[in-house]
Amino acid sequence: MAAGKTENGAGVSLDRMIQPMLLLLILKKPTHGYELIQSFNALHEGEIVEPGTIYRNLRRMEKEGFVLSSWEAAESGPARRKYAITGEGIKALQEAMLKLKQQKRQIEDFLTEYDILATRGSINEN
Amino acid sequence: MAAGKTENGAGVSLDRMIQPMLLLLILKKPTHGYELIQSFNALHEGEIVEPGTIYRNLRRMEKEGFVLSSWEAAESGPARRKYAITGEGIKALQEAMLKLKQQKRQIEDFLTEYDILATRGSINEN
DNA sequence: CCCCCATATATGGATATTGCCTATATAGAA
DNA sequence: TTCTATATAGGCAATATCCATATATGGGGG
Repeated sequence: MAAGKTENGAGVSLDRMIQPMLLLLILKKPTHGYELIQSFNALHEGEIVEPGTIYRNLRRMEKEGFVLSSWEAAESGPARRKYAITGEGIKALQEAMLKLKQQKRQIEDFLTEYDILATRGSINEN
Repeated sequence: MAAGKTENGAGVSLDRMIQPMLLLLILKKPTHGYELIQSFNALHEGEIVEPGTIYRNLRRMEKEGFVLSSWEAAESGPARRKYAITGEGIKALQEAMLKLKQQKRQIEDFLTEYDILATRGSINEN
């Protein structure tokens, strides 16, 4: 797949969903990368996302103007970079939602095609 | 940019669905690459898939044991490599379907989350 | 005081995948 | 002969993720 691992051979995991998912979380509550990682992994049990992937996507989205960051002191531990979504980011999120709806439809159509064949028994002769 | 296009920033087009889609088409009717390209593009109007991508995935799937090919003379024009699915290929297809179902659910959950926010009006203040 | 751990951010290298371009080859039509 | 349709395939550039690693702050235990 686009990179690394992808040995799966089928499907997308959450791959390209990461950016819109991050945007939605930030829209709900502006916060920093470390907390986003935790929210992410709490929300999708079993599916762990690499911290590097989160931080890289946050930096990238700031370059693209979808989010803005500002340093913030923590009560304890190192400073955090707090992210907030921009108007551009909201637009990007809306467009992403439309694409995801299309993808959902594509997957549904494909699943339907498969189920028709499976019902006819073309598949279960092992 | 070149590969993966992905300038979209959100979404996967048909990306990782290519292999299972090819397997399903071959399962329905063993055939050669050129016809698969046409079936593919006829089925998904507007979404054109690169011939190179199809041929590459077919060669790769043969290496992995999901399909078997044999040369066949055409009535006119160059010889064709006809593909048939194997038992391994059917298993791989079944696993891919399970993953796609999971992905569909993930997308649905995400869309629902978004819609809740949109309904509350957190998004349409432009 | 020093070491370890949790918190917090970030980058480099390896690997994988795809789009675009190009190369090869056969055979019928103009 | 040249053009087009059929048919397969590889090189290159771009991109994305994973894995490992680097850096840094501050609290607790010894």
